[in-house]
Amino acid sequence: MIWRDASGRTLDDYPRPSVAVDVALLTVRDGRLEVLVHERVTGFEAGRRSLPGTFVHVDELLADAALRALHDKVGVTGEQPEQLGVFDDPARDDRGRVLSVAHADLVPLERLGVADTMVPAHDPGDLSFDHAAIARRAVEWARDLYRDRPDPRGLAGSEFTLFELQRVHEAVLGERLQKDTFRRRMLGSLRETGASSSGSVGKPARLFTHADPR
Amino acid sequence: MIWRDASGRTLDDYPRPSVAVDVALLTVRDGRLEVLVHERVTGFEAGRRSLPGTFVHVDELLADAALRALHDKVGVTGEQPEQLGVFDDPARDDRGRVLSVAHADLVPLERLGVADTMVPAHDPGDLSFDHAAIARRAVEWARDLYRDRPDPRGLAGSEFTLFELQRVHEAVLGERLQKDTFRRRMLGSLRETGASSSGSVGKPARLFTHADPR
DNA sequence: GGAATAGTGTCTCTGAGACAATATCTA
DNA sequence: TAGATATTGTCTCAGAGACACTATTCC
Repeated sequence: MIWRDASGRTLDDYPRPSVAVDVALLTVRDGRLEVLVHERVTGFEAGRRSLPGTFVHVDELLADAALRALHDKVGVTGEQPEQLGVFDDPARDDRGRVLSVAHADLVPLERLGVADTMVPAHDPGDLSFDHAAIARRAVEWARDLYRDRPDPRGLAGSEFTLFELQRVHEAVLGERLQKDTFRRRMLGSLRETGASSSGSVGKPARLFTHADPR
Repeated sequence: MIWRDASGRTLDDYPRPSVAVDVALLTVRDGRLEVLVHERVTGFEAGRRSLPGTFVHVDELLADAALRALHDKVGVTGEQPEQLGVFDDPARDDRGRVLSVAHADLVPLERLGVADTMVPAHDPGDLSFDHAAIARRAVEWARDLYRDRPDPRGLAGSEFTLFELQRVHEAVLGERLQKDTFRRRMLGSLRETGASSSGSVGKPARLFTHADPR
């Protein structure tokens, strides 16, 4: 049973914008946040780099569309895409009126393939559409996510030393941290495994996991 | 010149969701945040209360659609609608697949008419669609907006005593504040006008304005 | 003077930040 | 033992929070 308004029209009878999702998939590499881009080989905007994106299907959840874009465009399995907001500049897409629901995701480097192209997320260079702005917004999102939590996206693995965790935070936040302050701030939400790191010079560091499930 | 893809189709040839905006217009009344609702008299969902909303036109900015919804549905001039996020539950609208870009706005009570219906924003009662969830999200938005700023939306007017400002904050945040702490936290971003309040018993209070333009 | 409200002094507690001392490993 | 890294003690500073005292008005 299809709904019709007072003039007998359905929703489909009205002109309306297209809806896309674009995903800034972040990871930590070389001590900083980088974002996954791909180069369009054929068709619209061929030769330029862009974030993976796709049009949203009818009846599809936005988060599912974001995961589908990651899978189909760059062959990566996402983790948990989160909405950043809708980018609605009327001139953002030359093909027509396209709203983009920007998403961000953050995964360990191991989830990506060797062939994937990563660029610095805060300064991604020339990208199609408004994708550079989306990447920068994703950086803010990641920083808010990590500021008061040990490792919500598991970038440090299941067991880690405090120094390894500090390196992760420094990469995400983009600034150096003081080791003693960092340590005291994190300790409350970590649990000691009892094991220690080994193999390097110096005093072995204790290994930790998350106190709660995550 | 209309863009066509490899199979000769335009964007309009693909099925896609409709896009709506819904606006939680907040104000402070009776010492708390309230949200503007209206009752649908005819057509879909007649008899139930909902937030003002409308379908987004092609080429229309989302913020403009939000202002248009406020103007056309409830006759109120909005201030500065801000995006809360996209609500995308496939079952949220029985008419078909409709994404709602939720917006929040916050204006002084004087902007509203006497006939407008306001309900407590954190507990708005039965509303159509997912509008109760949008209203609650708007409350969080307003609280974040006011937590570290004196009066970003001018709820206290252009000149105010510290106690009047405190009442505004208590209404927005939903909790009582300590006057001396509040005072010291705010003073840095306020400027004394030199004038004092008068007319009531007790020591007259100094009047303040915002130090920067806003 | 007394009631009422405005404004301030001060103490405590907490956490960030910084510095440096101590502990424990490898080579 | 020397070098390297991990871990902790402690001092300072700033701000939140709480309490109570002082100040200034109206009646």
